[in-house]
Amino acid sequence: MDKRKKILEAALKLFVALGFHGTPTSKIAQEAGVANGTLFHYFPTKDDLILGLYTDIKIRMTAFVNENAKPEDTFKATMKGQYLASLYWALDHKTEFSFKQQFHNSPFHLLLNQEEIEKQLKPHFDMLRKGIEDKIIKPLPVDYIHTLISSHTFGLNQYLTSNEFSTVKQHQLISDTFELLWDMIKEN
Amino acid sequence: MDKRKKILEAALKLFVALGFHGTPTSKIAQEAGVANGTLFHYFPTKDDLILGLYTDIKIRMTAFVNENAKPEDTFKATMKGQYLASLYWALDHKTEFSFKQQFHNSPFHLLLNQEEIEKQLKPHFDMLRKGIEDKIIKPLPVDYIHTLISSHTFGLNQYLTSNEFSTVKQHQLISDTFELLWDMIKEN
Amino acid sequence: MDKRKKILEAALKLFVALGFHGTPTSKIAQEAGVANGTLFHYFPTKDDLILGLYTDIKIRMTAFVNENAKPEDTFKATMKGQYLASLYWALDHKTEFSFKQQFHNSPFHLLLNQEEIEKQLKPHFDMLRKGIEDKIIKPLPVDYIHTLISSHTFGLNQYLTSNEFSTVKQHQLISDTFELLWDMIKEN
Amino acid sequence: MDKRKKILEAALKLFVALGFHGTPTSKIAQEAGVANGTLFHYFPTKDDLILGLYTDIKIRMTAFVNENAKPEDTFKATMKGQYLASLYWALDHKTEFSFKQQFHNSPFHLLLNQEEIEKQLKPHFDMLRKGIEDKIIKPLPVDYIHTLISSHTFGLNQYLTSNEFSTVKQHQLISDTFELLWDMIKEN
DNA sequence: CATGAATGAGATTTCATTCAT
DNA sequence: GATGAATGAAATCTCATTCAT
Repeated sequence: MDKRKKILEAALKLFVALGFHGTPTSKIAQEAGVANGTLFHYFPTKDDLILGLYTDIKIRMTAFVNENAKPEDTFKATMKGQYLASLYWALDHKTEFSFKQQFHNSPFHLLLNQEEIEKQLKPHFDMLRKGIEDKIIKPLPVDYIHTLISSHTFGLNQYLTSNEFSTVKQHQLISDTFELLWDMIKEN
Repeated sequence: MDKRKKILEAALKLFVALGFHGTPTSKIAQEAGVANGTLFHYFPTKDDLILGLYTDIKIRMTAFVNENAKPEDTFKATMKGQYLASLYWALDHKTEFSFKQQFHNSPFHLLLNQEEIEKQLKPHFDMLRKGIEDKIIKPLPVDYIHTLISSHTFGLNQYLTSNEFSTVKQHQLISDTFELLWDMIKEN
Repeated sequence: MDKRKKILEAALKLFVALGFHGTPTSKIAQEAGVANGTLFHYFPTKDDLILGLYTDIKIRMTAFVNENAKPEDTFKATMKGQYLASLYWALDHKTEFSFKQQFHNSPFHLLLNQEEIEKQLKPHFDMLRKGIEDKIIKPLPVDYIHTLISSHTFGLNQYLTSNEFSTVKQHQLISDTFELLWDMIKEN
Repeated sequence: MDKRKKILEAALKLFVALGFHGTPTSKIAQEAGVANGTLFHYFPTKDDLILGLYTDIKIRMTAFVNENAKPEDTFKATMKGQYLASLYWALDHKTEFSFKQQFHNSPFHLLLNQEEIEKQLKPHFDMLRKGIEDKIIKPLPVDYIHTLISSHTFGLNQYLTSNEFSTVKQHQLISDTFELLWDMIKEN
């Protein structure tokens, strides 16, 4: 019914499987079950489609994390909540996660509005700064900490994806790994 | 003189700047200063070129690490030696590192021989297993540890690259970050 | 108007003049007055074009023969009717005939569906079988007779084409040659 | 050893399998086990190679027929001798025969020297003319008779090739078919 | 909104031929 | 004679995009 949605779904699937340049718009239209020209009605350009898909995914992920990671009593608990929410989302949306990864490692990420990115990261950075001020975590540059957390998250996700664990085992690993991460950044 | 080498150099430069699909073979040939057909004399296919470049880089990196990271007295020192060698290589070969990253995040990595990969990882895995047996690091699955180290390394490298630190500061950060990593995996 | 038709016409003309491999698709598109890509819109592959052209010609020829060669009172008359229809068609469609010849003498004929061919030949073979049963023609294998008739037809056509006879003379020769053929296969 | 010969053999095999334009000179060189450039040492041009191969085959075939078809007492016997020799050669040299066919049905045949062809056909035409003068065969144009015989021969050969008969059966069929041909052209 | 035929610039690859060794 | 790296024109095919219906 909703052709725009169908196009986004088809694009996601194919981009992840074949890469951005490896996926012709015609194939996306076909997979989506719409005419070639219809795609260009919704997304005037292939770049617009890629960017639109990224935005769409980003919005949905942020909504999920915001909904599931409420502020907790302690700094550690709050941070863990966010960590868990991110990873659970990633586990439930492997294709979307893969797409994000691919997007960031491509020249397309340059098309993103830099200000916009910083605005989105601000709450997270603020939280880290607070942790440092309160001497809970080590006094390292917040973007440095953020990078370490991100790649840590990415690594774990990759590990979970390339093995076939039970849900219980997965959640166990996620929880354990957070402790590893915490060991790394907590003030001794 | 060595046209094959010139082609590889041109390909590396352009692939990193424009992406695999964003770089036409004709441009590579031009940049390398050889005729269009010459490229296909050495690499029958664009895929072959991409794969050949990856292999070439991998070999040179491994050689560098092997040469610079000799076994040390303690487990930690040996591991740090490898860690430093990897990061120093990455810092000195940013384009190559970037290419590797792009390669792994693309559908092309599927073209790699799985056995070959495992064979290359074996010494590293063996070392980790030894550390676990000797109760020096935590008894976690070695592929898990390896994934965490890799993404950690990647994260640090990204951080170093996106900031413009002095060499001294860079080496300081690398050394400090190793300690963070060590905190994470060492047996308490 | 009908671009597909224009492409087929151009392809026929050029293939006969220059051979399959001697004719670039670009030249066909140009001769047809369509864009390069349009050709590939209708025929995804050059092979598809060659095959499509063959099929197109085959259909039109069969239609002509079926329309012009009605069953007659005697076996000989019926057979002559078909013989004449085939040859008249060939004389009126020299380029098409030439193309068919070229096609059969090329590796492309292997792309034809064998079953399809047999299905098309069946009525003809049935007729020959009937003639044998009724002791009108010699009791030879029908595919053998068919091959002889075909090459005979081909030979005559070649002779008519390489000389410049008047229409009257041509029809005379065709008629006479049928008698030669008939002498060859009729039961004595 | 004899590289020229090896090239001709490889060319024959590949041209028949893939067509003239479908066979790259590099593939011929490879199949012949010589370097790419060597081919062009012996045949300055691909066309020269094709023509050279044709000439080579033609010479060998003519030699065979001349050796095996001696003049006999009667016209019919002489003619039959030639007919048999031609067909036996074709059966023993299917690839060569196929090549000749392909050559004649290609634009390359235009490269042949017309005079040369006529000179080669003259003895045959003379024989036919003699047969007509002596009222042994029908008073038809000799090139017409020749065309009919040629395509008849071609048809039979095709039939023999597409079926798998025993040698005895093959020779039987060849002999029988000559009688059919003779019925066709003999003066009643 | 939706379609899909049409476009043409451009991408990858092929290949006959040359020539320094 | 023999080699095979090198060439570059040309061939097939792709694909984002447009537009009349």
